[in-house]
Amino acid sequence: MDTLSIGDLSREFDVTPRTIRFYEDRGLLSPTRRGQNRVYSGRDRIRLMLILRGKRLGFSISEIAEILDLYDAPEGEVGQLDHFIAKIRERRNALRKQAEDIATVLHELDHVEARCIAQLESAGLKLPESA
Amino acid sequence: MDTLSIGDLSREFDVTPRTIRFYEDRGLLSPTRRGQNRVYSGRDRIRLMLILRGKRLGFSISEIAEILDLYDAPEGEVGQLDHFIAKIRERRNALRKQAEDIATVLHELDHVEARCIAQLESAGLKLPESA
DNA sequence: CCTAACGTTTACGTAAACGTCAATTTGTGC
DNA sequence: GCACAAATTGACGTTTACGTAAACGTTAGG
Repeated sequence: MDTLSIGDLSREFDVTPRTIRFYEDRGLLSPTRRGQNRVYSGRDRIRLMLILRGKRLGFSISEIAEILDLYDAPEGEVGQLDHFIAKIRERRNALRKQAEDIATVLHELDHVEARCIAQLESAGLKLPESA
Repeated sequence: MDTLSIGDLSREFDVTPRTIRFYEDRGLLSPTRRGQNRVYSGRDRIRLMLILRGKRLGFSISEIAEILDLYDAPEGEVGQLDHFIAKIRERRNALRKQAEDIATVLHELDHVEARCIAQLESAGLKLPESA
């Protein structure tokens, strides 16, 4: 079957079951049950992937909840859709800002590293006996 | 003078003085004193900018501390420098991963938005009387 | 001289995001 | 059919990153 247990997800994504239940508690996941046990579908698995990606990007649980809403809210009235598109654009702007920040830091790290390497080389030339 | 008060920084970056003092408590800033009052230099200001950028990227205070260390640790033995360069590369890899994640989400948002717009248009065609 | 604005320390409070038991139940292999 | 692994629900604990309030010092203006 393509249904997963909480342990399956736990192992696959290296998070504890507690964490997965916590996400459910906060409304990010809603697995079905077989008796008392949680049963996760492929869609749940995808959502968990998205949640963890959101975490890597530094988003809070509630922000991630909003982002997840952006993925699977296709139906709705025209007004709702307008509002929805506006939220997509907000989120996109925030992400672009983040991408800028990252690009900046990456360039800065290049400079820092270059200075270090230069220093290593000069040290290598000035202290050949330490080799 | 080009020295700044805590209130100056607070207003410029829209953070509370409490937050700035907290960063000092965690070792991220070390302003001088004029009597009892904190006096911030241009360098402190830059560091605060870097701290806030780190926050936007979702880094913890201690991670940000490490990143700040990367900026101004030029001197050191060869072994230290090697280790230092290794940390720079770690950080760079993490940032690249983040950039990938962002690119992925941006593309996904494009698709979601396109679907929404398509739905809006079909709604516009199917319900011309609601205009 | 009074008070306002700004700054200080100390300290307790809090929301988020889980960790960590404990007690219990539920399937699964032999 | 029994042990053992895996899952469940509480419930309390913990860390991070500040908020908030109290109590006080220090200039600047009217």
